[in-house]
Amino acid sequence: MNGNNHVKSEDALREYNVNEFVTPDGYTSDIAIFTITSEKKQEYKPPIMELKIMLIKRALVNAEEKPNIEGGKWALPGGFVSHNEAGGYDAALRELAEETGVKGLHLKHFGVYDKPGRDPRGWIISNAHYAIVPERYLANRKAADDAIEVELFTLKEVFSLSLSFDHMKIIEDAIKIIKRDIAETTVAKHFLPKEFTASELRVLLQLVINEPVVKEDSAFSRKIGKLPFIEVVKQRDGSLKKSQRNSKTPSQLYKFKDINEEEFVRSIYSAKY
Amino acid sequence: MNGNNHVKSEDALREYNVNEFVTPDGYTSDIAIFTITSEKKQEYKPPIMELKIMLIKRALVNAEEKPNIEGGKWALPGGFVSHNEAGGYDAALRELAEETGVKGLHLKHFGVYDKPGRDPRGWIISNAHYAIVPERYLANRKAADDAIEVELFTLKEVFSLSLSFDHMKIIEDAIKIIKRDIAETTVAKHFLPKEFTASELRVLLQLVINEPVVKEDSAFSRKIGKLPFIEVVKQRDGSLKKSQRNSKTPSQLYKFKDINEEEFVRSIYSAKY
DNA sequence: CCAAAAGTGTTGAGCCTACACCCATGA
DNA sequence: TCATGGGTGTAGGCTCAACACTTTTGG
Repeated sequence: MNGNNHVKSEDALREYNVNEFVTPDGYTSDIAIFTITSEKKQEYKPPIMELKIMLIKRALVNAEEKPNIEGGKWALPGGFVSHNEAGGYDAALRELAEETGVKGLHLKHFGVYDKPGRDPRGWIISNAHYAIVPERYLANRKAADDAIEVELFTLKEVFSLSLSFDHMKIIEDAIKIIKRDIAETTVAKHFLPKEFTASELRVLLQLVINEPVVKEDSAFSRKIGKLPFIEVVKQRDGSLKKSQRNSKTPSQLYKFKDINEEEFVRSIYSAKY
Repeated sequence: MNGNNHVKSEDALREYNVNEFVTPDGYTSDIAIFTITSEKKQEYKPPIMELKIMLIKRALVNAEEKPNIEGGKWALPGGFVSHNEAGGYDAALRELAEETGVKGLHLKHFGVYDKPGRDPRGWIISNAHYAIVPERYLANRKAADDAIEVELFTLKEVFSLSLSFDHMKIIEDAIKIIKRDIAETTVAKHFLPKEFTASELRVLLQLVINEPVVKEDSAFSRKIGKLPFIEVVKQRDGSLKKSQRNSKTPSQLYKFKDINEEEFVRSIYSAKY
């Protein structure tokens, strides 16, 4: 399976022979890029939002004019981890920056796909990530070398496509995880502008989480200001900052507090039911 | 970096050459095995519990009598994913069964460690998992081929050891994750017998989560029965099943309901604060 | 002044905390 | 009967759901 002989010599251990164990044939990072398209139907109306995922169409031939693996199918953006990168997350960051032209976007690793046979080229291991990218950054997207087309699909649309490799399974998992994360963590903030109105957050949550987890009532606007991870935005002079972008009535702007998500533990045993 | 030529031929794509990209030198699965030692000081007293992690001491020489990499240091149990396994999780399951002699234990993947340089032998990728193993299964533990010693360490002790590779970092991450999981999911059940008393669960939670997340009061025994994922244990005839193992007064036994953890979403937006 | 979104007032229900107290049992 | 862990009774407080209602504003 392997003819590799690359050994870093270290003190007495230089006898080690890498031949002794099996090695993968490749190591890649794939990214499920989510965005929410936000369409303003009219002035003074909350926007119509839709959750979409960005896919690329794999080229029919590669750079050397040879037939490309899984060419012509839609796939998650991604690629091989190159040797000068500090691992799969780094590679995913680079891919994400290449696809969107923007750095510093939200990216999270959520799984490893390593079943032999998932890629016809050999035993290729994929690190799966999801990214949240505000719609405006996808405007200036550009196709990478081996991609010929880029497109946003609704979740419904994506399930009717024929995807490359095991990307359908990866996307299914990504959707589950992003839904859970939006409900249970504050990642929703990456879909929203820094300062947002109660209705914007409410529409987003109802879009992603169907359940009656979010009260549709006016109760939400009353509760949002009391949530421990959200605060009202004030102006310099201390007065409340409001916006009229969704209604004639000025509505309060909120923002997510700068908290350490890691330390924000909500025990199921002390929760109130 | 690579001399590999293993290509699965597939329809028109047989021209593909694996040489074109960089491959890892190895793919391993490591497991942080947690257990809670439960010492009964006296009859009719709740046990004294302590959270521990199982480590192995790497042999000084390997099977071929050559000096072993990182020999003599404590390390997480684990090993290379072999070619007939369906990926890293499978390999971890095998390792866990080998270390404990028991199958079907709780095992969860929580991260990938793939920074070049983390292993002196080359670019070796590790899938990190944590396992929860009831203490009794660690009694009949046996050292694997390349291990000479097995020992349980308290979390305090482990931080004063010199560990192999980046295992200290992996363990730190594992501890964070298992603490969060115990607070936010029902994995605590894997530390407990199927039927447990309120005090057993309370001691466990207080052991792992220091915060005042769990009220020390008698309030806990009142609340536990109302938690949506726990139910009281009844006897055949419908009467409540009680135990006297921790006190002279018979105390109620509880068990975790069989729920789908995945679908048990607790939105931070609808939570009560 | 109308329409529409934002937000307030109010009431009753349910859960939580705290504290005091009772219960069951082996020694 | 005592010591001890387990469990109950109750009052006050807080949050929440629900419903009706008011406010703000551009057109």
